[in-house]
This record gives sequence, C-alpha cells and structure tokens, in this order.
Amino acid sequence: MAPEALTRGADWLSGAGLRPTRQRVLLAGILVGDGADRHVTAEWLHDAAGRVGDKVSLATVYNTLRAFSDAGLVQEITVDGTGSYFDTRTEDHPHFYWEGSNSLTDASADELQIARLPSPPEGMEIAKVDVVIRLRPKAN
Amino acid sequence: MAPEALTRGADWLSGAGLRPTRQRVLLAGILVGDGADRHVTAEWLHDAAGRVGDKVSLATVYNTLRAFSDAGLVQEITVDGTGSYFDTRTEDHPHFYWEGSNSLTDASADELQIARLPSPPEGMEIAKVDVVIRLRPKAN
DNA sequence: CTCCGTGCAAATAGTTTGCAACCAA
DNA sequence: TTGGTTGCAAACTATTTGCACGGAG
Repeated sequence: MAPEALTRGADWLSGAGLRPTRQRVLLAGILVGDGADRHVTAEWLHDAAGRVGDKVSLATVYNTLRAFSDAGLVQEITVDGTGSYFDTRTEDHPHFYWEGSNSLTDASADELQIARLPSPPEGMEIAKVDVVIRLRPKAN
Repeated sequence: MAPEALTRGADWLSGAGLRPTRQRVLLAGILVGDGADRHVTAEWLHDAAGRVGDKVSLATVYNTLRAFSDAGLVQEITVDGTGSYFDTRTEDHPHFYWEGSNSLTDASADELQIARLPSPPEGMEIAKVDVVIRLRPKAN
C-alpha cells in the first residue's frame, strides 16, 4: 500500500472529525487511498487489511464501517439479505448488482432518468430512492 | 378467517403445482384470502397463523415462503439487511419503505416513469430493476 | 490523565438444515 | 406405498456487544 494512500485516508478521517487511529487510517487508506470509488463488504475489507500486513479484528472492521457510515463518509447498501456493502461514493446514484459474482458497481447517474416519481403519502417525504439494477449474464 | 379465504388459498397453491397441505393452505389463505396485496415478514406471518388458531412452526413458515417464492407466487424483497419481506404482487413495481414503522407498501407503478436506464455492460442483461422509495415523516 | 477505540469472545437476529415422524397422492 | 412436508432443535451467517486493555489528545 502506497504511503500517500495512508495520508489521504488520514485526511479523509480528520475531515469527518474521526480520531485517526492506526486501524482507521489503514482501512481508510484501503478504501480511498487511490481516489477510486469502492464497494466493499466487511469481510472483503478485513481480508484486504490482512493482505497489507497489519491485521485488524473483524469486529473493529464492522465498528469502523459503522462509524464511517454514521459520519457520512460511506453509504451502506443492502441488496439481498445476505451481507451489506459500503460505498465510498456518497451521492445518491444507481447501482448494478451482478448476480453471478454478487458484486456491486456504480451505474452512471446521468444514464438514469426518472421522469416521474410516485408522490409521497400525506405527512411523509422522500428520504432517498434506492435503485438497484440487477444484471445477469446474457442468455445467448 | 373466512372459509372462502382457504379455498382461494388452495386454488392459488394448486395453480402453482404446490401440494395443498394444511399449513400451506392456511398461510396461503392469510396471504391472498381476501384478494388484497400483502407485504409480510416471516415473523408476521407466523404470528398471524397463530392468531387464527392453528399453529405452524416458524421453520415451516420460512420453508413455505421460500417454496412460494420459488414457485413465483410471491416476490422476496430486502430493504435493509435485517429481515426480508414477501410481496404477493409479483409484477415489477416500486415500493415505499416507511422508515418509522419499518413497513413496506406498494407504490403505484404508473407513477414511476423511468425515462432512461443505464445500458447494461457487455454480455449482461437487466434482470430486474429494484426501486425502493424511502419515506420519512415530514419534518414540520 | 481521561476517554475513545480495539480485540476477543460471547451474544444476537434472521434464516436454514438434519432428521424422524407424518401425510397427500 | 412413497416421496414431499413438517416440527423441533441445532447449525449457520452476518453483525453487534460487554468488558478489559491500550493508545490518542
């Protein structure tokens, strides 16, 4: 892992007022160290940390992802009941879910145009619209 | 529970080639006995069966809902990691998720118009588009 | 020095499964 | 008869929590 990735991770943390502990800086570095958007599971992030050498307990990975999510640094996404994904891109945007590999990627937000949305019931407002486009291998 | 509800449930089952056991007929009757669409959790359905008098084990409720879902009689929906809902309406349509009460209702399909959808990546096709509109109480 | 953060193990929630008894066809 | 179905308890997966120790401010 590149040293500037850790620096970038640390900046990302302090921007949200989170204390930059060793574990958090490492996980943050993995998540945003190269500037790319990522969709990770707790399990994947735990393994990734282990691969880099430093190890972080799985419970801490969960706690940390929750802290990041509460701080608005990542967005939690659930697609099927089993496991959730954390997305480093926090704007509202649609996702592709790849049924074969159970992975999640961004779909470009410009390509989704919702012309009309059901009006919210009395006394309610729309908090967020989750759009997941499920992909399957083309049957050819 | 009205007797014709059971009849209707039994018909619903046989239409899908599922063996009409006592438990299945009961659960089916609760689900579609009055012709209304329903969004239930396993837990809710289990309790509902108990309220009617006959009891069905929770494991059987799960197995049964899975069987219904495999047979295409209901649709499984996951909105947040915790628990899934089974919808008796099987066409593709958007849902409202009520954040206060953790319940799920239908949103009218005509009121959602998607003008443009991201094109699926090479070799993939769109299996389904899940749209969940999250509602929160209006902050007034 | 004082708390928040961490690690481990145990707890929890939701769901599935193994297996013997049962029942619809 | 025969294979699908049920119930119970135990297994499982994903996630959270209690508690003692450790490190950041």
